[in-house]
Amino acid sequence: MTTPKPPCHALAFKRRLLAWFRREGRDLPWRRTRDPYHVLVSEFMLQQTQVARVTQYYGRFLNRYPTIKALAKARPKAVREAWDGLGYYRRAANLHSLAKTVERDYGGKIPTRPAELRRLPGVGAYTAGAVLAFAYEQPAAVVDTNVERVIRRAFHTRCATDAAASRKITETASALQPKCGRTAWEFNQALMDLGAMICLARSPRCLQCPVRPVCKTGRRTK
DNA sequence: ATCCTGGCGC
DNA sequence: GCGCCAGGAT
Repeated sequence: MTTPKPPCHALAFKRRLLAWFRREGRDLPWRRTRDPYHVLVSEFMLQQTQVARVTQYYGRFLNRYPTIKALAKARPKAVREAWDGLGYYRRAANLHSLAKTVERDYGGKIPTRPAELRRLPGVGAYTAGAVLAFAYEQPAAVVDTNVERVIRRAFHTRCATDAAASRKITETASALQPKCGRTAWEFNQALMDLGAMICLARSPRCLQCPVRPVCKTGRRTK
């Protein structure tokens, strides 16, 4: 039951979103790599910190720990120092523990199976999806609160924000996935950028939105 | 379904 | 200071 039918306007939505992303999408350091460890580091940082700040600390951290093996061998105090300035130090400890687990149990290779990813410390549904989509280029839904808002406004305008609604939205995000992995990577990054740049929580910029003509919400806005 | 966490905006 | 947010955990 992994492929429900795409909602109407799905094709137009994807075409418009991808075209916009190829023009306007942000060029971020962690989008220039497919190294699963590097992607994971960026996602752990992004869980708690805005993009502008992560761009500074991401490079610094990877300079110190360029590989998962290097991180696995590090002393806890050093890892904590490499994380300095980002806060939420529990996540640094989780990342460190994750590195040791992956070294010991998976020969240093970050797993590709969702169930295995989810067992790693600090990895929930969101981060597992991000690794699959952004490192392994798989058509996996990556639904953070920004993306959830985009999908809700575009396709589910009259549904609420409770847990059941979230499930529905994740289903829609899955159904929308392009089959081609490379395109799925772009599509998921594009959803992120739309949520961060246009489909803002408080005041969406519908007039600048590339999918407005096919959006259940924006279509009506003036 | 509900709780927990901790930095940040108000 | 207090409550919010955004994820993970249980």
